[in-house]
Amino acid sequence: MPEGPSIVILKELVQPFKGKKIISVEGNSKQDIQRLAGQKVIDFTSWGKHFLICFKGFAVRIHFMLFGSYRINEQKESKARLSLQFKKGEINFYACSVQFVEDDIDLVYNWTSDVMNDNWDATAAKQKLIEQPSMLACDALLDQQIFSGVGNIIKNEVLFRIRVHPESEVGRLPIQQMEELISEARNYSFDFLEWKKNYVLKKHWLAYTKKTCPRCNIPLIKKLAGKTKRRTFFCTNCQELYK
DNA sequence: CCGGTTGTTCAGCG
DNA sequence: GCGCTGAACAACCG
Repeated sequence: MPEGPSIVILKELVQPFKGKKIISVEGNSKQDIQRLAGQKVIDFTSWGKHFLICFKGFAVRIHFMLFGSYRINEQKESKARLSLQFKKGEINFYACSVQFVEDDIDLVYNWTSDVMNDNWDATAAKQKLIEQPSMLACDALLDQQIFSGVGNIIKNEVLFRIRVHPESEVGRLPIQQMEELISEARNYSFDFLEWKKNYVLKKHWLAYTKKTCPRCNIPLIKKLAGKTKRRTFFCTNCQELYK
């Protein structure tokens, strides 16, 4: 559930509730969720992995972390963290982080760093990479201030696609590879979106969870790489290490 | 049944 | 104050 493209799918699914009034609220969130009762949803939007429900003067931020999930017009067995009931239908969130954003979201969020956003700015991402040359490519892709919305699957697939070793230092990347890393972070995210919508995402994984390299058939390395120590799959033959 | 994880924050320590 | 580590959270899959 948690990577950026999955949040975009959710945003599309809840569009019928835009402009609608919340009749009642339930859930085991520790936040004061009852303040949402009677409120009208002005908009649903997102920044990276943050799903945002906008109201007059504030917003609700849902973060699904690793285990979060949702149901629209149906319920799970387990107790919802937040359940929004409308005259016609309901939206239920489970095992997620719920927070209120009291400030104007245009001030809180930098839309240019969201790889799925129309305002995505590749040049800004490049500048951030250049400013942190010793950062490893596998960590850079997971940095939400640079590539908001990119998660561990996208990280692995982007690096495999562009043939860059995950432990390469971004400052050592030839400019062409750096630009490819940036453009593919966005491109792959949109491929992810389409594949996920069509329930064929896993089928398209080339490196993530794979045992052998689909290009040269040698075993892939599986390692907890970088400062982020996340599962990383790579081929030492066709992914070049720049350091 | 157990181990592992599409993620993030924070306390504690050196 | 810093960076690093581990815990916490908590659900599902193989």
